[in-house]
Amino acid sequence: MARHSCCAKQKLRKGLWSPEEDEKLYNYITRFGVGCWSSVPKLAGLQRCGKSCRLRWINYLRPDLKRGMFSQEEEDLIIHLHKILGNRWAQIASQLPGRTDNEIKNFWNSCLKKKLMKQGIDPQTHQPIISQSQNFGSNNNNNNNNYYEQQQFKTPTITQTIFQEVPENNTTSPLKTHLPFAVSYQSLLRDIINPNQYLQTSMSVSELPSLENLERENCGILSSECFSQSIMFSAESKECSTSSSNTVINNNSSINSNSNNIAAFPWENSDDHSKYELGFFEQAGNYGMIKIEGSSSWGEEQLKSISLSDDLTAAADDGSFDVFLQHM
DNA sequence: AAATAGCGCAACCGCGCGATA
DNA sequence: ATATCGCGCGGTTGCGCTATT
Repeated sequence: MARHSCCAKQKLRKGLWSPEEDEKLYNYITRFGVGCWSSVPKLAGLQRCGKSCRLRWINYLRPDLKRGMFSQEEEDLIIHLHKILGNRWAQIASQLPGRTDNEIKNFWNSCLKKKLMKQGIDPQTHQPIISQSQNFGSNNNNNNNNYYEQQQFKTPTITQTIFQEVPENNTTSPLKTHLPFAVSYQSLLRDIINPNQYLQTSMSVSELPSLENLERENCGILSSECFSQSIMFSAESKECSTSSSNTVINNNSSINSNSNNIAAFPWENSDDHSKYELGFFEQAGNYGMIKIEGSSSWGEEQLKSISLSDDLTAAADDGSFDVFLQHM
């Protein structure tokens, strides 16, 4: 059943907002806060629908908006996040403080897409456009303007693991309850690494780091300077064959595209890979930690302590997944 | 100077989802 | 169990500015 437009039923204003309307909305929200948007227009004295008010506030009036040109760091981050998340603008925007999903979407469509295409990169797949890249020919080979060439040292690379095979009688697996996280990490790797390579990957446990807990208050969003930790992952797929090659993502070469170590995690429900949480890597003592920005899909208890070693130790026994944290 | 093409951006639209009656 | 409502999201549209002819 087609729904009527929220503005069509009543005689509500549409189009550009006047300064007076902005003022009314701004004054109302700053005074009473964001609550039920459908009641905002009436209470603020506006001839608009709630949806329109919400959009105007989020995209324009919010005081924490950054505005202005995107920095090179922001640009790199958007490209990297888009590679992982696709057109999930809201998720991408959540990692760029002061930027809105609409702003990023517009920036992508008007600038970044063209920039990548100019460099012979398909903006949807982030893979080189083979036929076109040949056409770009000598220009492309000789210049260093290609984002992926510039970022070469930062893009995910897969090398042979240094880890040993797990002894058959390994019984270390204290935390089965964290399995959902392990499943998430497994999915993370599948999405970030070349999927085919992932499925051929088997892994082993050589060492299980001691467990460390982080307090909830330490799990907030961190400044970019914090994320220079080197983290090594090693993954095993249940459905894989008996291949014994191991995989390491070395975060020195890195999952991320700039100084923020950011990774995407499919939601806890491992069947649904269409929704992601974004997490940060950080060093904690001798071990790396993953910190997840809190949101609805992560319970308070889960946020209190998300330790790679905990979660993945749990998965080790299950035979599905392991992560190793590199000592610095 | 006028016409028009191109571009960036703000805002709208329709859909899906979760909450609630 | 179903209908309705509100919200959030991604896609799309169209306005206004600037560059080009």
